Amino acid sequence: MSREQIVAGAADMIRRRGLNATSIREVAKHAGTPLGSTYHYFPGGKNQLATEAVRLSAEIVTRVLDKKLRQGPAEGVRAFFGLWREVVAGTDFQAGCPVVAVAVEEAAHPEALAASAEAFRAWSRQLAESLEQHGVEARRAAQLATLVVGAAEGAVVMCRAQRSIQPLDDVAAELTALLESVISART
Amino acid sequence: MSREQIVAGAADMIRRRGLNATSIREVAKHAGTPLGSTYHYFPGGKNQLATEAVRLSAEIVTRVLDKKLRQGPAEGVRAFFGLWREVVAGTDFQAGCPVVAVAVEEAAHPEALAASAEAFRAWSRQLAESLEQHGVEARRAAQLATLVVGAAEGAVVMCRAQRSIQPLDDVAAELTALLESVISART
DNA sequence: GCTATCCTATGACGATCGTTATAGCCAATG
DNA sequence: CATTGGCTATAACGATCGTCATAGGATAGC
Repeated sequence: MSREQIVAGAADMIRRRGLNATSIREVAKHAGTPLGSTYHYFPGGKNQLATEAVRLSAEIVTRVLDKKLRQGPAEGVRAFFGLWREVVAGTDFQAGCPVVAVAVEEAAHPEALAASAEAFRAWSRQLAESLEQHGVEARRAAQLATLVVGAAEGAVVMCRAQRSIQPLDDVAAELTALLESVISART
Repeated sequence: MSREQIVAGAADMIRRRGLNATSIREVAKHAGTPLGSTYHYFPGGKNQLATEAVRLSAEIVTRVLDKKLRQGPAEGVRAFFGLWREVVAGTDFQAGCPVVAVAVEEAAHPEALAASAEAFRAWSRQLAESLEQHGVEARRAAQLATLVVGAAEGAVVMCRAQRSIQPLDDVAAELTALLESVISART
């Protein structure tokens, strides 16, 4: 019970302030659990906590993608951008993607970084498979999927810096149009 | 003389480990200057140092863009991706973009964040203007420019996490093809 | 040669960090 | 009712952080 709250709280703090600025003390306080409990639940320390936070965040996105992609790649991409739009706009541009936050602060937390890589790979693979199922050649599908994930993540960062939702909307508009043309050409 | 070395060193450390993990002590040591000098040159403290580091990095990219865009938007985009490819691959996936690193770690350094926003805006504007000059309608040009910047930055993050240059190459391939088709359609 | 100005050198300050240890509570099991 | 085991509570450790203050050295202009 407490455990999940700690992980969820850590993920929220990481996506706002970054991994290094997220202290275990504050995570514990934010979750209403004592500091000692954190090391009881996560004997691996900060590395383990960050890793689980990344994995949790990645899974939430994965599940939404899995569900929406059944209605086709266009719907999946729409939902993907919708998710990030909600995060960025819903926090007054103060939160972004924890996966990115961990990936940008190297070295000291190798397992967390590996979890980030896995998250990117999972999302890309989901999108690519859906595109393939709709007639896009495998190589092209992989490229497009990477483009969608990368562009969305980059746009989220731009939105936060500029305190505007426009980069995300611009990117979403361009990519939905591009995917539409690619898919309609193959059907 | 020393001053520029401090800023350049700070930018290098920020793009590798992030802003919070970049301590002024280590920046000074890395630049071979005493800690006291840092506060002599940058009385604004870490905020000022980070701000100047972001601005310096942004200007380097801006200059390359300005030069290459004279040969057309396609050449500019090629150079933009080439720059990031060099950074990521040339550091064994340990360095990324300092502008992103600062943008992802909020709040505590507001001027540095503003400098990040300005960097994104400058790059986007340069690309958009070039596209407009080649017949792309203003609104569309702005969208495409944002897509290029966002996708490149996102791909850099993915490359670091996955320790592979492929995301950047995939995104570059898709976007150069897209821009080619957009431009050739308008000429 | 004197002085004023720029930079260095050194050390300290309070705060916070990740992590560990130890002692105690409290509920469930027998 | 006793005991065990999961969780709490509390405090401490060494380290590092951003920042500031103060004293010393060098170098330039007069």
